[in-house]
Amino acid sequence: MVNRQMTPASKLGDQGDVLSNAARLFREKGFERTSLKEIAEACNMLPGSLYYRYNSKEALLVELMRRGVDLVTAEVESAYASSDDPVERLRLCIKAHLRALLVDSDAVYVLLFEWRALGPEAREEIIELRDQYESLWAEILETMIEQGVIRKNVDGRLLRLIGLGALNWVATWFDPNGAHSLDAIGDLIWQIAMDGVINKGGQA
Amino acid sequence: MVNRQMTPASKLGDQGDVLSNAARLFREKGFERTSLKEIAEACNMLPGSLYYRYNSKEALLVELMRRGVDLVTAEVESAYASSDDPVERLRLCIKAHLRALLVDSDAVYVLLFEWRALGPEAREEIIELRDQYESLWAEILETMIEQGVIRKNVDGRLLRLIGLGALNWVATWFDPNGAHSLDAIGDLIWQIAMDGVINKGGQA
DNA sequence: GTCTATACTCTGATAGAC
DNA sequence: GTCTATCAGAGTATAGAC
Repeated sequence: MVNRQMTPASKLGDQGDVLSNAARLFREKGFERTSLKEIAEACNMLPGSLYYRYNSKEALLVELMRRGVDLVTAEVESAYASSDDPVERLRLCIKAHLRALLVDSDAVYVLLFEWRALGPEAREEIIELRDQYESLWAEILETMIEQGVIRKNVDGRLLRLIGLGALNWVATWFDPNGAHSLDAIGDLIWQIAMDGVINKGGQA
Repeated sequence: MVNRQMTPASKLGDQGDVLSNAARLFREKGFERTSLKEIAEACNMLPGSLYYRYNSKEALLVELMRRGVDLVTAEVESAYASSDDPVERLRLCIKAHLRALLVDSDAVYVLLFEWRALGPEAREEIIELRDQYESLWAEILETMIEQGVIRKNVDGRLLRLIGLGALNWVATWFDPNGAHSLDAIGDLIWQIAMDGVINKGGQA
């Protein structure tokens, strides 16, 4: 449902992007419930042909997840660089993360929800990459705490994990045809994180 | 790692609770990566014996998820009933949800993270049960909005989904031996939802 | 690069003895 | 209720032709 920028050769011989097709299927059905046969079919190929590109099903998944990390990192870094105001910057980064997860590519979803399909070695690599990405968020939040924008008694790490949880879980319920746009949802999450929802004083 | 209340006959012939063993394995490895052989071994049985109790692997999963809904519902309803103050009630319900998900049973985790393993029919049933549970949260939040405790311009449904997302994702990173207790995490989520994290006025 | 053909393994599931 | 024995099917992966 994502990544619909069709290359010229999309009618037949859609071997253009095995990863995109795999990502979509892994997202829709999960890694274990998707067979190489299905992936091959989506690429107009036969199962055996996939092994020319990837040594195993897991290698394909790993490559996919690397792409996911790259993508979400680029998106958030770009948002980070587009403002100097820490509060506004946070708002933009929240929306960038949501966009990467729900609009740009299925790879980010797979990265976040299918890591249990990885063996020990691959898991270690991907966790490391994910931690690198999250360190970007650590920087954003710690800066805000140091500058006194966020109350100093708030634990930055917990705040990061809780916030990313709220963001990541959006992928399980967001409806592109629903009443609220992804940007509106991002704004609300930002607003809750900043001001909370309690009604102080007058009837707001 | 959970549900360690051993029944007397726990040495051998641990057929006492197939569901508990399955829940633990499904949580640790995922539904598809857990074979009936493994489940049977954990129960000191052989694979074929499981079919006396459940007609299929999926039937076992469904029964497990029903248990998960019952458990988390009971826990949150109990918390709900233990206070009349809406704000305090919310705090207690948040902690109850976390407890059900991370301490009481592996079934709640499986319910939340393995629903894609269900076929269409079973999925419909479980989604319905999950929606019933979530309606409990809808009630909590809508009441707070009506009473003016939560700002009236906040969308109750979005707030519920965002909040439950933050809570559910805790299951992916919580460390029982870590620096923060589950209750402390619950309190922080509650505090963020209520007041936000921004530093208004003095150096708090 | 892709296809053909196939090997090997594992899994969920069944039937009937005990 | 549990075990024994077994099946049919699907899945990943490989080797070699083209």
